[in-house]
Amino acid sequence: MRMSKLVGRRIKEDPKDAKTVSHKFLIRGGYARLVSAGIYSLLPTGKRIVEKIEGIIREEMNRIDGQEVLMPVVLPAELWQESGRYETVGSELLRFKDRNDKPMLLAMTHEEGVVHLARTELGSYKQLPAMLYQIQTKYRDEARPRAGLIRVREFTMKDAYSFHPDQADLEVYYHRCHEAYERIFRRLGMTEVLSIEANSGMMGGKVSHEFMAICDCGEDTVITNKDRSYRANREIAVAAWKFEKPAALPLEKVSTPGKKTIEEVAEFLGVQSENTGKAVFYQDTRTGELVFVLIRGDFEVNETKLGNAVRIGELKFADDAAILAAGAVPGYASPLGVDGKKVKIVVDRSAAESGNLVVGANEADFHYRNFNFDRDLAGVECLVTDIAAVREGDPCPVTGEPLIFSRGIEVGNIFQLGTRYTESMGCTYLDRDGKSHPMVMGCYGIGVGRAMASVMEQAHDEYGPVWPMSIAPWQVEICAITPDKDGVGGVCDRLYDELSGLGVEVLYDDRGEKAGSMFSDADLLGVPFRLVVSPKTLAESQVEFKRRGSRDAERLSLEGLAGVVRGMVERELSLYQ
RNA sequence: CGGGGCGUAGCGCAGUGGCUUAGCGCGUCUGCUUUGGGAGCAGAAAGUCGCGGGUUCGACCCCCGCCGCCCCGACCA
Repeated sequence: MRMSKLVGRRIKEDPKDAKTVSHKFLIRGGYARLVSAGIYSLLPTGKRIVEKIEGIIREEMNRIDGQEVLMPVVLPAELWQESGRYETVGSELLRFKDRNDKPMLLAMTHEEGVVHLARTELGSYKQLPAMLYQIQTKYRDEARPRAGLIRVREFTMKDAYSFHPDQADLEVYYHRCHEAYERIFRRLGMTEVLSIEANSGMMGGKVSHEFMAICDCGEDTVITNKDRSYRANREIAVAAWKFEKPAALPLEKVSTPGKKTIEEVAEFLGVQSENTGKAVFYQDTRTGELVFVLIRGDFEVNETKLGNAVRIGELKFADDAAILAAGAVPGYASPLGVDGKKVKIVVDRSAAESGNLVVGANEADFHYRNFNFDRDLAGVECLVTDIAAVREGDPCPVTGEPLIFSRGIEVGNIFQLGTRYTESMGCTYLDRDGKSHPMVMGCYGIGVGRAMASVMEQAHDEYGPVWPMSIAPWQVEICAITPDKDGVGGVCDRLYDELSGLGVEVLYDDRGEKAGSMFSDADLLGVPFRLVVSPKTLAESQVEFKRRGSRDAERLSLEGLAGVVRGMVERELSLYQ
């Protein structure tokens, strides 16, 4: 490619709307342009990278016996009505009607679409397992797109779906796919991607993993220990808390006028927050059922863990009216005197395994000192479990070291779906004995554009991205300094032709710009190898060779240069095989 | 969906109720000079001042409504 003809201008100044590194460089380098919030066009340079990413994904999907398909972006609503999701998914699903008033939608994921295929094309145990995948456009009407290509409304996704005769078969395949994902992210040149166990949900048996690219602009919190032998997302993270139970002192009612929050009460009574118990009320969003939670004052409730513990899909804070109706006083609520038969009581281990806590008295302006779970709640029906949110520095459940919080971008997700879709949509096969069973499904996604942005986040310097050879838009850039002097242009033209002829992807800056100008553009384009040809080096029959991201340059002889450079490109590429 | 910010040339910004024919820098185009980290000089093209309404003799500027974009939060198959 001759730079003089490359579409996608480089921009000297940071665009005002871009805050994250990848967003800035995507715009400044001419990789992508915003069309509407969260909707981008890819320019040639960006498109080349995306194609390489897709190529690597394709190779790895094929390696685990995937078969590529292409499903439509527009699906009839009836397909989603079959699975029930037409009703349950919110406004991020873009619904519309065609000319005949038939309800349609833009698919945000393709479980329904692929089951539509699988239930007609697959019918025998002999055909299983089978994996279908596609690399295709998804639309999700996100409430808040952000950070360039990190979170968008329209995007390209590799989504894969596997079909199995039973759970055991799925688990074997799931593991292969996990390995394939690790290979993919390594080959894309990501420096740090962690697979973390994600919320397994209330259905039990469901397993899923998120692949998190660690970087500061990540939207998610990844919780690990130092050597990363423990990895979890915030929703399911646990810690090896140790609690001490002192000798129980007698329960004592104390006046705490106007003191409602843990901080106020603790300060007023001269104790630490870990010597208090906090009462929190939740409600099942659907049924309105109340859940009373007691947790030690220095902890916060992890709503996902709580939801899993009580098998409620969606919880919200209970309003004061509901709390009063249950016989508790907001601000002074107490586990003492609450009827475990009327209200579900959940006690976090932190409160159950500590002692002599200050808790509410269920009476305005009064608290109790010296609450002890074993003694004071004896005989009350309640669930003792771990529903506490992990805090940075809490002891790791594996090693006991302090837990570390990092930020991560979710670049991939794999999920054991089970029969959620195959049962509702009638996707069955016949076994050896002619008996019909729903297929067991897994699904596996990677956001392609998000992956590109994530590589940028992880591999850049102050001047631009430093693309790994595996996905670089071009492998080599030639900068012709004063192309009309001393035969520079001719040498560059020849070199460009020779390298291209050898199959090397070359970007040739033939514009005759000032050197500084060319170098700045080159940095923004992040091509891994740079050849600088100038009268100075040509006088010694040499050119300058520089790796993007390295300070040092070396000289290479013009003699046989194209072959030498091709060899270097191939060596570099082999690092990503 | 809540909170905040911003909409003036391709990009980044300035601007005042009327001497503004709306400017500045970058970029673009022409010419000359230049060529190792975003050069210099001279000239040029380029704007429905987000949209609609109102106030006014007069609105890019003041008022009302709408739209769009960004950031924080909620949400996120």
